[in-house]
Amino acid sequence: MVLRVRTTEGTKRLARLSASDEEGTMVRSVKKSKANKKKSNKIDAKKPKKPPTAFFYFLEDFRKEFQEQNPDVKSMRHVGKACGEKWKTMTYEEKVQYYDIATEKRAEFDSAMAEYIKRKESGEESEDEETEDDLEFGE
DNA sequence: CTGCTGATTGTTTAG
DNA sequence: CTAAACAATCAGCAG
Repeated sequence: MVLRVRTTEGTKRLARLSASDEEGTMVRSVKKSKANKKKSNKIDAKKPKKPPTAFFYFLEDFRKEFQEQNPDVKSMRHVGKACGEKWKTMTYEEKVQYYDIATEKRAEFDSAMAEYIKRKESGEESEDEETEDDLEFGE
Protein backbone atom coordinates (compact mmCIF):
# COMPACT_ATOMS: atom_id res chain seq x y z
CA MET A 1 0.00 0.00 0.00
CA VAL A 2 2.70 2.37 0.83
CA LEU A 3 4.31 1.44 -2.35
CA ARG A 4 2.46 3.40 -4.90
CA VAL A 5 3.90 1.69 -7.88
CA ARG A 6 2.12 3.90 -10.23
CA THR A 7 -0.84 1.98 -11.57
CA THR A 8 0.95 -1.28 -11.12
CA GLU A 9 1.02 -3.36 -14.24
CA GLY A 10 -2.44 -2.32 -15.23
CA THR A 11 -1.16 0.27 -17.58
CA LYS A 12 1.69 -1.94 -18.45
CA ARG A 13 3.76 1.18 -18.31
CA LEU A 14 5.83 1.41 -21.40
CA ALA A 15 4.44 -1.79 -22.69
CA ARG A 16 7.36 -2.62 -24.80
CA LEU A 17 9.42 0.45 -24.36
CA SER A 18 11.05 0.09 -27.66
CA ALA A 19 10.95 -3.63 -27.49
CA SER A 20 11.80 -3.79 -31.12
CA ASP A 21 15.36 -2.81 -30.43
CA GLU A 22 15.66 -4.69 -27.26
CA GLU A 23 16.73 -7.82 -28.97
CA GLY A 24 18.07 -6.62 -32.22
CA THR A 25 20.46 -3.74 -31.94
CA MET A 26 21.34 -2.96 -28.46
CA VAL A 27 22.60 0.41 -29.32
CA ARG A 28 22.51 1.62 -25.84
CA SER A 29 25.30 4.06 -26.43
CA VAL A 30 24.41 6.64 -23.94
CA LYS A 31 26.05 9.95 -24.40
CA LYS A 32 27.34 9.83 -20.91
CA SER A 33 28.29 13.04 -19.28
CA LYS A 34 31.40 11.78 -17.69
CA ALA A 35 33.45 13.07 -20.51
CA ASN A 36 34.51 16.09 -18.53
CA LYS A 37 35.69 16.35 -15.03
CA LYS A 38 35.64 19.72 -13.41
CA LYS A 39 35.83 22.05 -16.33
CA SER A 40 32.75 22.93 -18.25
CA ASN A 41 30.20 22.27 -15.65
CA LYS A 42 27.51 24.41 -17.13
CA ILE A 43 26.07 21.48 -18.89
CA ASP A 44 23.95 20.25 -16.08
CA ALA A 45 21.96 23.46 -15.87
CA LYS A 46 20.74 23.41 -12.31
CA LYS A 47 18.46 20.53 -12.86
CA PRO A 48 18.18 18.20 -9.91
CA LYS A 49 19.95 15.04 -10.60
CA LYS A 50 18.01 11.82 -10.64
CA PRO A 51 18.06 9.91 -7.40
CA PRO A 52 19.40 6.39 -7.43
CA THR A 53 16.78 3.82 -8.14
CA ALA A 54 15.94 0.86 -5.99
CA PHE A 55 18.09 -1.18 -8.25
CA PHE A 56 21.07 0.96 -7.42
CA TYR A 57 20.50 0.67 -3.73
CA PHE A 58 20.25 -3.03 -4.12
CA LEU A 59 23.46 -2.92 -6.03
CA GLU A 60 25.26 -1.29 -3.16
CA ASP A 61 24.47 -4.21 -0.96
CA PHE A 62 24.72 -6.77 -3.65
CA ARG A 63 28.13 -5.55 -4.65
CA LYS A 64 29.68 -6.54 -1.39
CA GLU A 65 28.03 -9.90 -1.35
CA PHE A 66 28.89 -10.54 -4.89
CA GLN A 67 32.51 -9.80 -4.30
CA GLU A 68 32.55 -12.20 -1.43
CA GLN A 69 30.88 -14.93 -3.33
CA ASN A 70 32.78 -14.12 -6.46
CA PRO A 71 36.24 -12.94 -5.51
CA ASP A 72 37.26 -13.76 -9.01
CA VAL A 73 34.93 -11.29 -10.53
CA LYS A 74 36.57 -8.03 -11.17
CA SER A 75 34.54 -5.56 -13.05
CA MET A 76 31.48 -4.18 -11.54
CA ARG A 77 29.74 -4.55 -14.84
CA HIS A 78 29.53 -8.25 -14.32
CA VAL A 79 28.01 -7.65 -10.97
CA GLY A 80 25.35 -5.57 -12.55
CA LYS A 81 24.48 -8.39 -14.84
CA ALA A 82 24.28 -10.90 -12.05
CA CYS A 83 22.42 -8.40 -10.00
CA GLY A 84 19.93 -7.90 -12.76
CA GLU A 85 19.13 -11.57 -12.91
CA LYS A 86 18.88 -11.89 -9.21
CA TRP A 87 16.82 -8.77 -9.05
CA LYS A 88 14.22 -10.47 -11.15
CA THR A 89 14.30 -13.50 -8.97
CA MET A 90 13.79 -11.47 -5.88
CA THR A 91 10.31 -11.31 -4.58
CA TYR A 92 8.31 -8.17 -4.30
CA GLU A 93 8.67 -8.13 -0.56
CA GLU A 94 12.41 -8.22 -0.85
CA LYS A 95 12.53 -5.53 -3.43
CA VAL A 96 10.09 -3.44 -1.50
CA GLN A 97 12.81 -2.72 0.97
CA TYR A 98 14.80 -0.96 -1.64
CA TYR A 99 11.78 0.52 -3.29
CA ASP A 100 10.91 2.13 -0.04
CA ILE A 101 14.26 3.82 0.11
CA ALA A 102 14.03 4.98 -3.43
CA THR A 103 10.54 6.24 -2.80
CA GLU A 104 11.72 8.44 -0.01
CA LYS A 105 14.50 9.78 -2.12
CA ARG A 106 12.08 10.52 -4.86
CA ALA A 107 9.96 12.48 -2.46
CA GLU A 108 12.91 14.60 -1.62
CA PHE A 109 13.78 14.92 -5.24
CA ASP A 110 10.24 15.98 -5.94
CA SER A 111 10.77 19.04 -3.81
CA ALA A 112 13.91 19.90 -5.63
CA MET A 113 12.09 19.42 -8.87
CA ALA A 114 9.25 21.65 -7.80
CA GLU A 115 11.70 24.39 -7.08
CA TYR A 116 13.42 23.83 -10.32
CA ILE A 117 10.19 24.16 -12.23
CA LYS A 118 9.19 27.13 -10.21
CA ARG A 119 12.40 28.83 -10.97
CA LYS A 120 12.11 27.86 -14.55
CA GLU A 121 8.71 29.44 -14.86
CA SER A 122 9.86 32.42 -12.97
CA GLY A 123 12.76 32.88 -15.27
CA GLU A 124 15.33 30.53 -16.55
CA GLU A 125 17.67 33.39 -16.70
CA SER A 126 19.57 32.63 -13.63
CA GLU A 127 22.84 34.19 -12.86
CA ASP A 128 25.55 31.78 -13.29
CA GLU A 129 27.50 31.79 -10.16
CA GLU A 130 29.51 28.89 -11.25
CA THR A 131 32.45 31.00 -12.02
CA GLU A 132 35.05 28.90 -10.46
CA ASP A 133 35.96 26.13 -12.73
CA ASP A 134 39.47 25.13 -12.26
CA LEU A 135 40.40 26.47 -8.94
CA GLU A 136 42.73 23.68 -8.30
CA PHE A 137 45.69 24.55 -6.23
CA GLY A 138 46.17 22.53 -3.14
CA GLU A 139 48.64 19.88 -3.82
C1' DC B 1 49.80 7.96 -17.72
C1' DT B 2 45.13 9.19 -18.49
C1' DG B 3 40.44 8.66 -19.41
C1' DC B 4 36.27 6.74 -21.33
C1' DT B 5 33.31 2.55 -22.05
C1' DG B 6 30.40 -0.91 -20.61
C1' DA B 7 26.20 -3.36 -18.04
C1' DT B 8 22.33 -3.55 -14.91
C1' DT B 9 17.21 -1.71 -14.20
C1' DG B 10 14.50 1.97 -12.37
C1' DT B 11 13.09 6.46 -12.35
C1' DT B 12 12.78 10.95 -14.36
C1' DT B 13 11.35 14.44 -17.83
C1' DA B 14 9.37 16.79 -21.39
C1' DG B 15 6.09 16.98 -25.37
C1' DC C 1 1.19 8.25 -22.78
C1' DT C 2 5.60 7.55 -24.75
C1' DA C 3 10.23 7.43 -25.71
C1' DA C 4 14.64 8.48 -24.65
C1' DA C 5 18.11 9.50 -21.40
C1' DC C 6 20.32 9.28 -17.34
C1' DA C 7 21.47 7.53 -12.32
C1' DA C 8 26.45 4.71 -9.80
C1' DT C 9 30.37 1.95 -10.07
C1' DC C 10 34.92 0.17 -11.21
C1' DA C 11 38.06 -2.19 -13.67
C1' DG C 12 39.88 -2.98 -18.21
C1' DC C 13 41.59 -1.43 -22.45
C1' DA C 14 43.27 1.89 -25.75
C1' DG C 15 46.07 5.79 -27.38
